[in-house]
Amino acid sequence: MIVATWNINSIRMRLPRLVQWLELRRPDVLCLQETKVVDQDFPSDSLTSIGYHCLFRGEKSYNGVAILSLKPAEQVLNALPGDSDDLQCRFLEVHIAGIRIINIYAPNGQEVGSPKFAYKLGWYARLRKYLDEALDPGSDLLLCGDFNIAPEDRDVWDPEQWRGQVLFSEPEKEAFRSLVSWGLADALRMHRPEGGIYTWWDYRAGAFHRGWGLRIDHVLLSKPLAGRCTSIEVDREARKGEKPSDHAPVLATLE
DNA sequence: ATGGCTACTCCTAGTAGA
Repeated sequence: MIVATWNINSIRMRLPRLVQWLELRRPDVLCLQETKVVDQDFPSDSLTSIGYHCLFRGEKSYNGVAILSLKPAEQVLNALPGDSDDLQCRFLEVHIAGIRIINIYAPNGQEVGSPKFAYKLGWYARLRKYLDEALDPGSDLLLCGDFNIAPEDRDVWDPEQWRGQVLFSEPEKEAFRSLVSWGLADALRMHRPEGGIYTWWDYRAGAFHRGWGLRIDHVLLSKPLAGRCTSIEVDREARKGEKPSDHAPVLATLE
């Protein structure tokens, strides 16, 4: 079983590439972030016609999450508990093949110390609280998505330039560690300890071709699922060519 | 030395992303 995550940066702009990629890689489950489309305009027809079931929650212009799957998934939640007054679409939880899959698009945070940064940290605190109160680290749980956090030096092309900046500040890294310490494993690091593996590259300055990237998209697995994860990869090919997203997909294989 | 882009919108300028 292959479960993938990809920040697509507008599903409408990326639809031809998305369809092509799904036909090429054929993941069992794909968690998408930044769909940037309201539900009534979600391009379900193009995806169901190639065999994918779609669950989604979007809003105008910003955010938006979706889960595509070859077998139907059961939607559990479409918002992070505690976000009841929050219209930002950043969370989608489903049940499929006996696994609970949570797809997140974490806030960016804009700038350390800004109101959006405080919102980001509060959002992560609510996510950790939700895990504590509602979920069991001994169950089959996969938490993936765009975390907007690079956890360690080896996840950043130039740690000294990035240190203390948004995406790579200590409070953000602590928020990430707090999720892991609940009882999750960083699936990529189980198999790939080396530096230089990134999932996002700035559109500007030819960053992708210069290797100026960050690893901010992650797949976290509960212990029972970690034992079933045999491989994981970042598909850099999907970042190449015409009109790419600024993120590459991450694909995890579970036996 | 700096910055270099892309996508969105009550759409050609401002906001946001990361």
